Amino acid sequence: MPITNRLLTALPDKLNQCLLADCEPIYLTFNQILAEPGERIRHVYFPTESVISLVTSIDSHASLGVGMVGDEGMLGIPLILVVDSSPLRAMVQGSGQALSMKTVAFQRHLEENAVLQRVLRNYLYVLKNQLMQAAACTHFHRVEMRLARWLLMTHDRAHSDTFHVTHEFLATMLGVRRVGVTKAAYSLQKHKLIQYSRGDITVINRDGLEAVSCDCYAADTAIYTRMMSKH
Amino acid sequence: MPITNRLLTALPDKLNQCLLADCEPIYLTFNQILAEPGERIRHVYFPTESVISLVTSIDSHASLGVGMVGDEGMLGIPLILVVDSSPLRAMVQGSGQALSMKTVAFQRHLEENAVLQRVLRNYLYVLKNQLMQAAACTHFHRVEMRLARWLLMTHDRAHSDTFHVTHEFLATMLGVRRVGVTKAAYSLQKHKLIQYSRGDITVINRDGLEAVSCDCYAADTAIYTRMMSKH
DNA sequence: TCTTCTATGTGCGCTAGCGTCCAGACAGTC
DNA sequence: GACTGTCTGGACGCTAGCGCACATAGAAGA
Repeated sequence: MPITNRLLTALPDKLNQCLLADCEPIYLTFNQILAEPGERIRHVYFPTESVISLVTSIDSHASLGVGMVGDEGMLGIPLILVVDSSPLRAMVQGSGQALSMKTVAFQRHLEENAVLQRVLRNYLYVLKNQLMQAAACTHFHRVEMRLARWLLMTHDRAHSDTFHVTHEFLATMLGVRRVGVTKAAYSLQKHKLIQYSRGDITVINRDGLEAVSCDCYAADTAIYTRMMSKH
Repeated sequence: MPITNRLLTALPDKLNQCLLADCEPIYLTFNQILAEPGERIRHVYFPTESVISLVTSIDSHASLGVGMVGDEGMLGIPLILVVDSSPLRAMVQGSGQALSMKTVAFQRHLEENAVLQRVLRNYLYVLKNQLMQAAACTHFHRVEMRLARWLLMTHDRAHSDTFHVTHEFLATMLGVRRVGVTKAAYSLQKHKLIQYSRGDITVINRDGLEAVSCDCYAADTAIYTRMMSKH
């Protein structure tokens, strides 16, 4: 399987190549910060095998994961709205390859290309929906369901049944204590849905995970496919 | 004070009048539903003295307020992304006047007018930020703070210190039990910040409310002014 | 006046998640 | 082979908010 980003490959060949010409491959490493709230956006990223988490922080300490970007999306969406500052923190949650492009180049492509605009506007709509879903899900659903959902989202983007995430990291994503994650993860492991050790998590029974997770996972993916698949 | 919508009046005079020509005044009544998730958007609304709540629902019963639109904004933002279906429910929370425009007309104006595009893209960015803020706020902050914040947001848009909202309504907005709202409101009233009776709420001490509310209120308004005030 | 409806207030037991602290267990390093 | 740091697990009491059921009280209509 070639290293690709689905957002890019969904574009017409010519446009795709045109964009690739301005992209540089880059290896993103775990915990790397790609954006901070209020910071100027200097590059956009198209993950190919890496995974990026979108984190909002509040009250200086508490933080909450509100989105995830893998090979199905891109980082730097505010540029579509002609705003060049990042509203949230973006941190690398799964090491791996990505393509990066300078903001200026990206803006140029965006201006010149109606198809690109259309696709990315749809993607922004999807992200906005994810935000709403995240708001409600985080409020109403128990940690175990939310953890399952989060693992599924990661699994989708990881290109592997095993990926590296510690309970501590999951805790900041879910906005709960580390101990809370440990309990939930323990429960999932007991039911043979996952297996983990020192940060290496393996999805054993994906269907089981989907059953345990809240409908938010299905809702999110449904909106993505609906919005992104028409041509 | 003339009946206006700040989003419109912020536009150049000529453009403003051009838009007004396609607008019709309409009176929105409490509890009226202006949009349902998945429904096609047939009109956009520019509230002048009315207030609209954006509500996301989940698990068929639970629902959560994730945004509010008054004379500082508009309803129908997905159209900016060239998506014509509403992602959430919009219900009238404060009766009053608004201007409405048919979707087709709005789309035409949008295509023809770069200034309008720019302003509304900024507004969308603000809304997106509100969503993130709402997600974190709802998760981390206690009901009383959240209630205070919500009252402040309403107060800003109500053009009056008194407005009509029942505890029941507030409960669905905040995603908690009615009893939870009653308790929080009771506490606010005891501290002489508000006064209420059978759905009529009066803000007595606004500064006090701001002190009690979480920083999310300040954060939201800060982003709005920053994004919407340049020119 | 009597009834009915809507809005608010109260009580009670329950649970998820919190804050905190400590314990074991594995991995890498010197 | 000892040391140190990282990761996971378990225990404790605490509290916000839940679900449910019931009580009052103003409004509104017959």
